[in-house]
This record gives sequence, structure tokens and C-alpha cells, in this order.
Amino acid sequence: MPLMNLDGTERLGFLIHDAARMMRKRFEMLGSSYGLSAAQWRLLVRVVKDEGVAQARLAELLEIEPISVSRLLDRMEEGGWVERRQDAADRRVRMIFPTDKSRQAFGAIKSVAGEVFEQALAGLSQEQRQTVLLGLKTIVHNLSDGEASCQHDNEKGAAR
Amino acid sequence: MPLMNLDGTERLGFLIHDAARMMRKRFEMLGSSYGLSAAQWRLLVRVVKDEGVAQARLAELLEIEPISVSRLLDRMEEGGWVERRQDAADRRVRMIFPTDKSRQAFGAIKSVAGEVFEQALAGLSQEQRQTVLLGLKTIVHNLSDGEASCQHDNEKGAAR
DNA sequence: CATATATTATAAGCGTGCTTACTATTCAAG
DNA sequence: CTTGAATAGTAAGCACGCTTATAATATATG
Repeated sequence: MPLMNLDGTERLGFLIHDAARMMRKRFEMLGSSYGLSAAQWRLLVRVVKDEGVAQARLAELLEIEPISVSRLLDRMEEGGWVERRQDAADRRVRMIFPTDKSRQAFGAIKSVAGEVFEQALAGLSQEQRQTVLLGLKTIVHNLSDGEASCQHDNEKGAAR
Repeated sequence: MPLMNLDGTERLGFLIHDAARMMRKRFEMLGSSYGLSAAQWRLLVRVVKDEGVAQARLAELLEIEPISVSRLLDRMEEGGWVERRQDAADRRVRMIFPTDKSRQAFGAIKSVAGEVFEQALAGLSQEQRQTVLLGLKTIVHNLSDGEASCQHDNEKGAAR
């Protein structure tokens, strides 16, 4: 054990885990009137921005497994948030479209998200916020499978 | 919406979520030889440090619900990681003790954790790391139920 | 054309967390 | 002592992510 991490780094796992959990909780609390979970919100944002996207591509973008997308969509289709349409060219493909309900909720979602983030980061300077964001991006990048691969692909589809 | 968040803050939710998921994944990858999940590791660390702690207190410390502790312990007891003993004074209480196996694994756990954190934070200066940790602590604190309550209670159970 | 390989979506089942509801036990009043 | 409230733990069932396996379709190759 090279570094003793007496600086608090040893808490990193706990901290990230807790922060993520609490943010998700807060999201679901503030957004419960819409009947969407945090995961469904994430998906909805994607679908509104990329209408007609295929499920497989959605899974790529969200960095979750196709089966997770499938089951999320099951519930969201039931709730009238999205539509699945067959692709005429490739009958394996289901294209995902947001409903009007979704498009209308989209603005509200962004607003709620802004509130949550503001609440979460309260007390931190703009500079500190930037560093926190940079740190999180770094963590995601460093742990993105590659492990040994140190490419710099923040823009292309790789990083999302 | 006061701030347009063109600074990337709008990504905070995605970033924290992704970072937490990837760290958990990495933990489970590196630690799979021990047969412990990330959640079980968190619990184990607590139990080794607080031998004989009651389940309810454990839930408080880990900030998860008692039922989650209960089911985690079910599997860990099966795996020979912990023992549940009745408290003679209060027969409702189950005191949790680590087994020898646990105590021996504890060192390895810390080592693996150090590796993961080092990997995750690679490329960030000590100063930046401190800011990231501060930011996460702030987020956790700001979102800890209270919402309006801004006291500094990291120890007591006030927030829950 | 026929066969092999890809890809798209889904099914089944597990781990972790949650909410809600329940039992058992303790403790505080009357 | 008895009633009632609080506490410790668990059960049931859901959401979300995962892995592994399967069906349907597309595409490449013999």
C-alpha cells in the first residue's frame, strides 16, 4: 500500500456512492408528480434529443445494457411517454419516439434538474464546481473499461 | 431558470451516476476473488470497525434502510462473513460480528480500494482531489434530507 | 441458394436499494 | 398489571442495473 490516503481519499467510494444515491432520491422526490424515475428521466432526455433512435443506440448513449433499456421502455411505453415503431428497413429495429406528453415535460425536467444541482452544489464557488465536474469526468474516463487505454475522446460518442 | 448552466453543470446528474456505477463495477471486478459485492464491502468495513454493532445502528451508519441491511446480512452470514448474535439485554437486537475470514480480508479490501481510487483519480493534482472530495461531501451534506437544515452534523443521526 | 455470423430486442434471474406492512419486544403511562 | 407507543428486525414486492441465453432478422460467405 503505497499511499496511506490519510487525506480522506479512502472515503471516495462511500462519498460517490452516497452522493449519487441522494441525488437520485432528490430527483425522484421533486419529480414524483410526473411519475418518472431518475433512470426514466435520463432516457427521456435522450429520446427527446434523438427522436427515432434505436434501442441499441440508446443503450450505447446511456451506457447501460440493451436489456435495461428494453425494460425501462416497457414501463415508459405503458405510461405513455414513448412510442416504439418498427423500422421498415430493418425489421429487427424498434425506433423510439417521445410522445407529446414527453416533449411537454422536457422543459420541466430541465428546470427540476437545475434546482437539484443548485441545491447540491450550494456553498461551492464556481471554480470549485468546475473542479468537481472535471474530477467526475476524469473518474468516468479513467474507469471506462479501457483501464489501460488513455485516449482523449471527450467529444465523440465514446464518452457519451 | 436563473443560470443556463452552460458550464456543464447540467451534466452533474449523469456524471455522478456514471462515476458511482463505474467505481462499483471496478470494485466488484477487482474483488470478485473474495466473493464480495461493493455493498457487502461497505458493510464489512463498518462491522470490522464496530464489532457487535446492532443492525439498526448499521443502517444508520451506512445510511441505508434497515431492511437493506437485513438482506445484505442474510447473504453475508451464509457466506461466513459475519455472525448474528442475540443481545441478552434486549432480545430484539441482533449484534453483528465479523468472522476471522472477514478480519483477514479487511486488509486486502483496503488495498484494493486504494488501487481503485488511485486509478480513478489519475491525472488530478492533490489539490484537485481535495476539491473533488470536498464537493462530494458538500453534495451529500446539502442533500441529506434536511434541505433547509444547514447544521454540521456528520456524526449524529439527526439528518435521518 | 444455403449456411454461418452479426445484430436487435427480449426473457429469466440475481443483487441492491426502496416503500409499505408485519411480528416481537421493550418501555412508558395509567 | 394492562394498555399503548416506540423500536428492532423481517417479509413482500417494485425499480434498476447486471449477466447469460434465446428468438428473429440481416448480412456475409461458401
